[in-house]
Amino acid sequence: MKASEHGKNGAPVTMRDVAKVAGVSVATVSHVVNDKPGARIGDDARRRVQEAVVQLGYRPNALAKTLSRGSSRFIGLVADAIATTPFAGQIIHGAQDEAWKHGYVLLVANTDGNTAAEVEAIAMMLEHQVHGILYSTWYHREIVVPEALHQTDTVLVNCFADGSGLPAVVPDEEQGGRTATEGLLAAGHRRIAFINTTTPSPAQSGRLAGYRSALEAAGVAVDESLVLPAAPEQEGGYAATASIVDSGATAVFCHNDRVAMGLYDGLRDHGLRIPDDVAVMGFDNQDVIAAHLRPPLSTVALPHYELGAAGVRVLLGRQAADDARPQRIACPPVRRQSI
Amino acid sequence: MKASEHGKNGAPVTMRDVAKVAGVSVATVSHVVNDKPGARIGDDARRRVQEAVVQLGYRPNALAKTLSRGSSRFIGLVADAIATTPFAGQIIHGAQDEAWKHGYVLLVANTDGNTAAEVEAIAMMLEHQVHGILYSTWYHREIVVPEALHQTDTVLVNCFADGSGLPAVVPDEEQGGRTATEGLLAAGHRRIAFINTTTPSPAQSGRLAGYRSALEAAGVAVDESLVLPAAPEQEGGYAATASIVDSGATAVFCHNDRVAMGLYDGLRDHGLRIPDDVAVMGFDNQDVIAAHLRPPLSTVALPHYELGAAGVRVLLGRQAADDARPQRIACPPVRRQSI
DNA sequence: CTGAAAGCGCTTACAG
DNA sequence: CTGAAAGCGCTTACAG
Repeated sequence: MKASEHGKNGAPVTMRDVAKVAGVSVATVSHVVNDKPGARIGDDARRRVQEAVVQLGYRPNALAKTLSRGSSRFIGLVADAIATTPFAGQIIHGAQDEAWKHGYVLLVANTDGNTAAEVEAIAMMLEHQVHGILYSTWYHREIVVPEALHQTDTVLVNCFADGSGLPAVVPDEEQGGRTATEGLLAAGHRRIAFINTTTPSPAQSGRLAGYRSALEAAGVAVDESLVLPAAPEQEGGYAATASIVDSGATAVFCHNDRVAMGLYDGLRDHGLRIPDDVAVMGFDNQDVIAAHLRPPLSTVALPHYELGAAGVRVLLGRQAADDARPQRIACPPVRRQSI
Repeated sequence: MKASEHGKNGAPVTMRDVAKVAGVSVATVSHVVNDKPGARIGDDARRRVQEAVVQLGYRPNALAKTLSRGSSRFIGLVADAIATTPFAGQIIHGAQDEAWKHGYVLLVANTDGNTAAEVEAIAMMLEHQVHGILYSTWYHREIVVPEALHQTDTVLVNCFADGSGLPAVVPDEEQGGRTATEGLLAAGHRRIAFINTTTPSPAQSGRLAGYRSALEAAGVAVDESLVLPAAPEQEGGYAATASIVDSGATAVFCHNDRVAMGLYDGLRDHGLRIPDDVAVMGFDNQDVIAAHLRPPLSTVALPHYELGAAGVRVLLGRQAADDARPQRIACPPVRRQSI
């Protein structure tokens, strides 16, 4: 192994090797390899270079290229938790696809929310001359910007810092809450409960605002007794069951899919069927859960892939960004059988 | 923003700037910055350099360093699916932590299992002079090695290719199956069913072998009618319920946590309680599910973090590896309340 | 103890 | 159309 890429001396083949074989200068090799628009190269020389390239298995050294050109092709992505959820993975995925599209490569660093690791990660990226940094969190929240981030271009992904002047890309919680509620409304429900999280967050306030605005737009009076607090997990949803049953709601919008999963369980204990007795709507579209509940759960998707992709777009200046307020990415509905 | 790192002219501060301010040569700066053991530098010069470094906010250019030193500090990680599951995220996490520990940095590429993307990803990494590549899959399986991988050192993570000569690190499915079964045995069960996946794979054969060996070691005769096939998802577990009930098993080892989740559902439909009527053991330790089922699920963890970490260890030669057979990483038991 | 110089693999004006 | 040369920011023998 480790063959073909290396000359007979064992050293990797360089532009100079190609030049020698093709009988031209390295400048000429550089021109044809990069297909420079300005430079006119004779057909003959061009062909000889191309042949030498394949013959030697030449592969340009991206690092040397960066050094001489002065601008790198790296984009750094620092995340607070890539292991905990599948969510961060999708942010990485979206960021990478978009980065590649523009000839950039992703340098990834996980910090576990640890400040020391964060400082080290950013320093590492700066030393590698990243074009800029995407700073992302696994759940939507406000953050305080690490000092070091001000030393390069950075965009916040799935988080924001008002007044920091840093562009941010976040999910549109309010539109998501509205979409979820509208799905229930469209199915004919009027008495719709909302199991909201007890944790203060953009998700908590945004989804609630969306829930309210959808009801109002439909001419349904908001009954505050229908919004119930619960821990944002299965346990919370399960515990909320009795209140839901008492409320007489015919449909429930759950703060997230995990809560919905707990509610499914509780509803079944009460002998209630989904969606016949009670319709259920989730949020997040966490595949392992939502797609496999019985019945499969209708929900609203958190646009993680898009967040990552949009993040690199604004970083590269391909997408306008208002530094004053976060850019909101839509949370699309995902229809399944729980309604 | 983007301040402090740049000289008055706007250009980033280089070693030369530091040398000028400290009144020494760049060679001297290089020596003190890297704390070279060989070089003896006068206390005075050393101090002046250190002061200039902080004063100017000098940060070494890692790319230039790589170029002149000839060896890079990059490790490439190409994964077939980092978005689909939280699993790949943990592989990345483990690989990154271990890489950092040795002064290396991770270059990540997702290929979606797409061959073209794979070829491109590998080329990209080679052009960036990676020290080596970790090639990983999101579920344990045998692969055919992409041709390009032979151009650098590579280790297979969560997959293997017999006869390829490439070192591989995989989960120990058999030990995992044995551990799961032993957990049930230890709780006093003798009639233990095993819902195995219908998909041929190392997991299918390995976990089954582990199940058998644990029973044999405990002196329990293996009853083939107790091993039931099912799709490796909630739906499969749910569908297997009737057979489980008919079998008279007092405990069930499920191929994975998702199957266990489906079985929970089915068991409840039959009015059976967990663990009082039937004990359930999962596999994977997929947190969103296992930790939040009612009751929480006892399971066996797939060691993704360790796979990633071990992968870089063998890549860096820090850990012995037998090129002929994959290195197996233990799947530890995770005790919860379903037994 | 410290510096001048060559070199890492490329790019880019500038000549011819 | 093509090449010689300087330069990107560092490291590393080699002198002194």
